[in-house]
Amino acid sequence: MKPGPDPCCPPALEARDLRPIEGPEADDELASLAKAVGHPARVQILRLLARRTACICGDIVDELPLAQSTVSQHLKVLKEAGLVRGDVDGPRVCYCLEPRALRRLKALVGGL
Amino acid sequence: MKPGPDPCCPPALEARDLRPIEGPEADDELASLAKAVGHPARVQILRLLARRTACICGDIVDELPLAQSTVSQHLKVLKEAGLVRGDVDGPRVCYCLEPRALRRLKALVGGL
DNA sequence: GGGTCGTATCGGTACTTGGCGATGAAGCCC
DNA sequence: GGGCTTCATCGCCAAGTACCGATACGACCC
Repeated sequence: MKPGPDPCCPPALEARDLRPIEGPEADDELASLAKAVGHPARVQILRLLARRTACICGDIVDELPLAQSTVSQHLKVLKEAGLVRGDVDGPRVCYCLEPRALRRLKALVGGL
Repeated sequence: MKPGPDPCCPPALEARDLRPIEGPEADDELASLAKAVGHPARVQILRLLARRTACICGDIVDELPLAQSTVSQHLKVLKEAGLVRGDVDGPRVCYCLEPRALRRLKALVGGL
């Protein structure tokens, strides 16, 4: 039972900072995060989500010169990497950044 | 004419900081840098080069569980992304990090 | 010159990625 | 219910990536 109209993006849940910034696991983690960022369209999506402070739904499609199915694929990649979360809000889906993952990425890159 | 035995890694040459951290070009730049980092073996190589403060040659091959040709391929990717430089030192090649590119990557990721 | 060592490149194979249109599934509204 | 919207998923294809062994190149040493 939802109490109000509160659209999406509840406070983040897990604590995944605190993990080591070096070592084999960190290497793999950095590689998979970087891989997710390693496409211009996905960078654009991340920037878009960051600009509209909170989350927006798939009018991301309108902003990119790509078919809806392609954008959906990119969102899936970002979601699987943990960089983005998609909350179902009625018929539409509300995507937003996962700040922890972003912080983690920055920490890992900073550790290079 | 080289004056001395000075192995490699002369002072970095170009100034490629100062470029914008947002916008279409920055997006592409971030994407291509991230793509280069987006593989565990390449992360390991970067870490290796960072650890041995300066440059080392292809005993990187000894450190990785990969064939020599594969490592050479990864080095090529990193070199093309500008993250690494390879200076020929007699019969061997001396790789080292390109600190500017690394700084650039950190700045771009930080701008997310 | 002829080895030999260290790298790069080539060729091949298996897999992944990026793109699209078409189709499905889930939720709304009338 | 029927129809609409919104998004995910399913082929499908072309292109790219990862890996390897084999081969070629270049620089040294004898």
